[in-house]
Amino acid sequence: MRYYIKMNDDIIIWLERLSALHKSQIRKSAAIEGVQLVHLEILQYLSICNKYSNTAQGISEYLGQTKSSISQSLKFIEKVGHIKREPNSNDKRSYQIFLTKDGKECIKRMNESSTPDLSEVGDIVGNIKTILYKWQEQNDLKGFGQCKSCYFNKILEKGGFQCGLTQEPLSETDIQQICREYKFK
Amino acid sequence: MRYYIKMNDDIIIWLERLSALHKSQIRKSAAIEGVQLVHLEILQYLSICNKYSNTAQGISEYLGQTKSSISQSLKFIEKVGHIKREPNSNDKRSYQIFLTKDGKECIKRMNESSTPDLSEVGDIVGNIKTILYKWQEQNDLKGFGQCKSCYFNKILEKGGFQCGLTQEPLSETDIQQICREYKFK
DNA sequence: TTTATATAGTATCGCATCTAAACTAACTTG
DNA sequence: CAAGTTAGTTTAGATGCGATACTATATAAA
Repeated sequence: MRYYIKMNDDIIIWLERLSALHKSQIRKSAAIEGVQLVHLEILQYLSICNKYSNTAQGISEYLGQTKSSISQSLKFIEKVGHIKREPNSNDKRSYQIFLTKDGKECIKRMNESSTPDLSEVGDIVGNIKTILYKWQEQNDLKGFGQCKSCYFNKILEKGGFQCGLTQEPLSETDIQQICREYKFK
Repeated sequence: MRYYIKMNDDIIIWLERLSALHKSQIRKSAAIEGVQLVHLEILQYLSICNKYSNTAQGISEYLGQTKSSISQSLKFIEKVGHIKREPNSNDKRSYQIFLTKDGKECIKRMNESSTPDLSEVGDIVGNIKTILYKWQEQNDLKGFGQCKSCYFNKILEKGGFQCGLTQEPLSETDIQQICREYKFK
């Protein structure tokens, strides 16, 4: 007995292939860099997340792995020299994690070797975002997203932006990054 | 020093989030089913691949993991009862792998719990395929794809389809599945 | 036919990830 | 100040993973 594949299922097939391919690519880069898959996934996350999201807990939520697992991975990539930690001034239990020069170079090599060149962009991004938000929403997951499309992000009259949650000012660069506290508007 | 994020990089951010989310979802389902992440990935692949692709080697290429690793995983999910193997009549070294009733139910549960409902489809599928093919192409990877859009697939005058590689007739259902030998046209 | 080479899959080993559970420390709430 | 929550670590056991070496079959070249 075969499966009857519905229209909507087509999307899933391609999404799953996309994910498998992505994972496969990262794994390849990891082998070249002499680290494990998860280590590069962490570095990649750190390269795009904002200052409210670069914690062990944030990584755990993003990657869907337990804190304990992430904790061990962080220990390793810190020893190797890809990241450095700095105590969080607001919360003594917590610390922020940053990529070192070494870690940034590592991610740069990875991106160069595995990023598709998509010249004619069109509304691909919009479509992907649609999929993503629906998926996150329906599964009651932490909704990571870019500040620039976040409910809390305010555009200031005098120029620049402000986060409605923390009241902190945000730069043009800041709002490109993704945040743990993202809320769909 | 922050990163300057280019236009094209936006796509990558969303793609990577999509992949992370997908992985995270599968991991959750795996925990519920009492198996490992990779086991569900294998079952999922088997549920969409065609009869030329349901081998250990095919799984290895799709998931980007070594044969030895896949071999061990297969041993486990066979023991658990999710798959069964049948010798390949053409090649005595090889065998085909099929989902058992049990395995199909497992995948069904997984899909139901983690598939986004995308009513307004639009050309999302087309966009995702574009990304996928470019990505695979540029990285010289085995290009998994559906027979219906494959270079080798022929539409017969008397109805139905035929694979130009194996010369075998293909049904409407067959051409929905993905194949190891897929070639972009 | 013989030889060489490639391919499909397995077995074993050591390392590294992963989760669960128990833990410390700090923050928050009543 | 007591109770509950949250951030992160540690340990232990199970298991994935790649490397290597292996068997068996298929294919190509001599």
